[in-house]
Amino acid sequence: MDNHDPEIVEIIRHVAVLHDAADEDLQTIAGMSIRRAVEDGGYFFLQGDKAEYLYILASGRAKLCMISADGQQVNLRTLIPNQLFGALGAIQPGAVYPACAQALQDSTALAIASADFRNLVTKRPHLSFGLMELMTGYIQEMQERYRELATERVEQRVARALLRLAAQSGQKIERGGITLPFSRQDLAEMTGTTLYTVSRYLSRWEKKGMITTGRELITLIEPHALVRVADDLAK
Amino acid sequence: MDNHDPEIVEIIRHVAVLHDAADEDLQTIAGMSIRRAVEDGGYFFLQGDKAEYLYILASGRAKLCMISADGQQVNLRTLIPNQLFGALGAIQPGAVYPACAQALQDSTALAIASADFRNLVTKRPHLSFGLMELMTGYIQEMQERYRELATERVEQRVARALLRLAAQSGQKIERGGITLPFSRQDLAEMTGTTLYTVSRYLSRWEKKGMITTGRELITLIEPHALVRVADDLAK
DNA sequence: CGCTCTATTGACTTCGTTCAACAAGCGTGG
DNA sequence: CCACGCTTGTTGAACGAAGTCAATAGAGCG
Repeated sequence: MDNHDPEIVEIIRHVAVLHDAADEDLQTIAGMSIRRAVEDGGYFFLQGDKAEYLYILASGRAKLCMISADGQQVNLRTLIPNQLFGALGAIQPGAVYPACAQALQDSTALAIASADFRNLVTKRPHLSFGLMELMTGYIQEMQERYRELATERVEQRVARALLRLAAQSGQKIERGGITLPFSRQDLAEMTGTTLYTVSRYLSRWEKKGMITTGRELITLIEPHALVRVADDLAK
Repeated sequence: MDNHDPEIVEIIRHVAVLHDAADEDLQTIAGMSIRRAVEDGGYFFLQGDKAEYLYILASGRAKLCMISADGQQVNLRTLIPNQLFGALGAIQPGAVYPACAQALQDSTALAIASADFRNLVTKRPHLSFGLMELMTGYIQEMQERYRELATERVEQRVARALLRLAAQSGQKIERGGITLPFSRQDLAEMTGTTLYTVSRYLSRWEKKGMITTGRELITLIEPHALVRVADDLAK
């Protein structure tokens, strides 16, 4: 508990869930955490593993995904540094992860034993408010995406996914657009379709000058045109 | 706070979220709650309303649903008595409901002011664990349904919806099957399809003897046959 | 009895998937 | 440095699942 690595404390301080935690608590959490590195394509945990740790992404990029019985991947969420994930076990002792967490680049995360964190929350109950905010936000996002999947056409969903990624992965809005490092396959997993269909729409949009594309790279040139597509106002 | 209506306390005692709340807390909550009746088809709240109350269904049946821009309904969850819903505002002051809650029969619920409940949770922090369990359970269900919607065909999803409703609405498994009070339209909203498609599959299953149907009524005769369909093992 | 709401079914259309062939980018090792 | 191979992306053609539209049939209620 006397591990007060200032860098770790700094990472933890920027986790949204802990925005109003006392400095003392941040130190405590830092003391409980272990650094874990996972290389590109590797997993922090797999669907079905016992949820013994919760994680905070420190560097790199990762995704939370589920794999269906027939092997198809569904992408639930893209993770960026300072986001907490895999917190389920901190709430329900003995739970298993309902999804897997895969690194999209070489990444590092802080791992905290679920049981330790649960004890801390018991002693410091105000921490649970941050957790509950995280969860309600996540619930709302999932509900919204569920509605989209149930009611919108693929074209709209892909446009929306690009806009959402642009907003959260928060790349600089340089002149020339917002660049996103995702493949056709990634987009397909996020929107519940196939890479072929994604490729067709991206090609069409590129011809119209709304975006430019490269290998595992999409640059939004006219985001407002995508908004029109997402809202089905396209002619 | 001295309203200790024993019937209300009894309802509150059976809310899963509060399973390990102290008797004293149950009494307090009972004292904060107001009974609200909503008739068939009416709303407890609408999507976008300020989330000033949370509810516990006392009698009847209701659904949580979202309405998309073009008017299509998406059914997120079917509510049965003793379930808590609309709790978002208890976590995030000033939030608006992301979905609406509509009665499917004449129903009553206990309404508790979000602010009052939030204060109570602050004073009695162990209550937050029940809330977090509720939320993690809900997140897992949403993730699972999202995966289904993204990867499975309509036939599988309808079969799964029937099995899920049978499991949770927990009708007695009498000889002769499990009877569910849902229309084709309800099923369609739950599975992200149209009433026509639902009707076609139900007809087909009825011809095979797997179910019987009536007006707003479906009886599962051979649930295991539906399991095979849901898992895509059907010939 | 007639009105309304729910359900059925056929015909047709559309969207999206699947399959296959091919092109282009990128890294590696000879 | 180039050739090779692997991965990613493109595009056409055919197919199939599900949506749409329309006509009709029952069920239940006042």
